[in-house]
Amino acid sequence: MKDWIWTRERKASPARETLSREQIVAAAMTILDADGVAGLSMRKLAAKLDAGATSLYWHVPTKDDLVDLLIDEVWGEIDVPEPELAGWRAGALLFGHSLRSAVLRHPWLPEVMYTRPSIGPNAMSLGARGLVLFGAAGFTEHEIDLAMSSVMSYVLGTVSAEVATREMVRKSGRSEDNWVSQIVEQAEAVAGDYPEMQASVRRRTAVGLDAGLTQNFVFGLDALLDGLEARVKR
Amino acid sequence: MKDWIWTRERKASPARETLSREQIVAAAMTILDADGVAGLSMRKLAAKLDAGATSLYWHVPTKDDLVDLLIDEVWGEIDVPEPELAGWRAGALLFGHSLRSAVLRHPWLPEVMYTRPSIGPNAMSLGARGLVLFGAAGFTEHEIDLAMSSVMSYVLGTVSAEVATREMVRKSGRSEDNWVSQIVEQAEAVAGDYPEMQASVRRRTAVGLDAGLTQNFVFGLDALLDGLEARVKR
DNA sequence: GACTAACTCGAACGGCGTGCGAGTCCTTTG
DNA sequence: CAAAGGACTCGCACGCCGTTCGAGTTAGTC
Repeated sequence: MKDWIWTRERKASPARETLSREQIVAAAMTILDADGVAGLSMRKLAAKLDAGATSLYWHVPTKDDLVDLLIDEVWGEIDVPEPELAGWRAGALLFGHSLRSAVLRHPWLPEVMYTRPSIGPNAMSLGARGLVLFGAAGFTEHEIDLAMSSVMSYVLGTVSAEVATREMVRKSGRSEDNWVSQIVEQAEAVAGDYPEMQASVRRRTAVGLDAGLTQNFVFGLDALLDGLEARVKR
Repeated sequence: MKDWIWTRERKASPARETLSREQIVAAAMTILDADGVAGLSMRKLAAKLDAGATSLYWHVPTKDDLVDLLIDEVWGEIDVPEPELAGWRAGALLFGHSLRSAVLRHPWLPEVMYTRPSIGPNAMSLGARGLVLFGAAGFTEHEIDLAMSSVMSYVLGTVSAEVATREMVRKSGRSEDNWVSQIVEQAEAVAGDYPEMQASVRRRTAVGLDAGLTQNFVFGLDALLDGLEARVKR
């Protein structure tokens, strides 16, 4: 059945619905969280929004810029306690855990985070609140910056490695236990010459994947905070 | 001038020259170091080797596998002192600096490092030597793993952020001083609402880019090692 | 009813990783 | 010496990508 121009009905709805940057960012976030950076393409994103691929370019200059927006979105999810509530040390601990869980929620972050500087509004706000928190510890002005960026770098470094491990498990499609036993086997094959490594892998996987990774994270964070605290007391 | 088949001279050289995996890896390394991940394509790599693009696939299964080889190549550049030479703490410090400078030499590493696990031969050897070093500190078996991976994560996290900063300067095409003053300005524009951040940026850039980044790195590493040392003495 | 600004989108460009199959060379075997 | 076969190269083509361009549609204003 052909539809002529004159039989075609008029658009009933008067108000035109329009794409918005927020909408695009939200849709991109769900794709990214589900499929990673490799799974995000402008065409796919547009399809999810029932739009033409090139329509996106009216709202966002470039894919890279879109990713910048998404990164800053993540920074907005992190909370930094005010030092009055529980003191500096407890606050820093909470901050670290909040940062970690945000990255675990958005495992694509490490892949893109290090290729560009973070100067979005949420990043700025995060930094400012961090300075307040670490300022309450009693560091000199100069040390405030150093201490805060040490903690951030430790957390991001650790959790980036953690994400790599978790993604490897996820992509293998196996259960955790299954994967663990397999990776032990594989590591032993590759590292047959390094018995220390074999033992290390086995030790690491003994407590279970999740617990092991958490323990790993906490251990180093505690040590770092100990070291920082010692500096402030001096 | 046409060249007939019968006037064409025979190949003088008897032994055929052939691509090799080592050759490919080496060429890819120079491209990567110079132009980053975005600058490496199979066609460009092949051109550099005067070969057809698809010839590479006889020697290397996939571009991702090639990158894996390159990552492991970097792990091979890092040295881990034996603890007998200077003790644990000094060894860990040297290890950290060696790791840092390797990443600075290959600034593309953070972009790809976190997307895959490192189980190549050099990674294994690095891990094994690390375990020896940290084993000499007096940790329990379990703590050896935790301590070593804390240090690695801290170093990689810090230097990844450092690389992002340095690349930003490099790509801006400006001199360091020029860039610094510009970024201060820009940060103040973006973060006008956050006077603490303005002050922080100015403080960080006061000592010069290179010195500031090094100081940042050393400060956190020292603190972390302090914290670890305290654990071992307990 | 004409004009304009806001917004959409199909076609096309150049580049990408890679599978395929034909082609070339060198060595081995008879 | 010829034939066979493995080692290696590579042009073509496919389907995907980010992005540009210019033409199109719509909603609101005079």
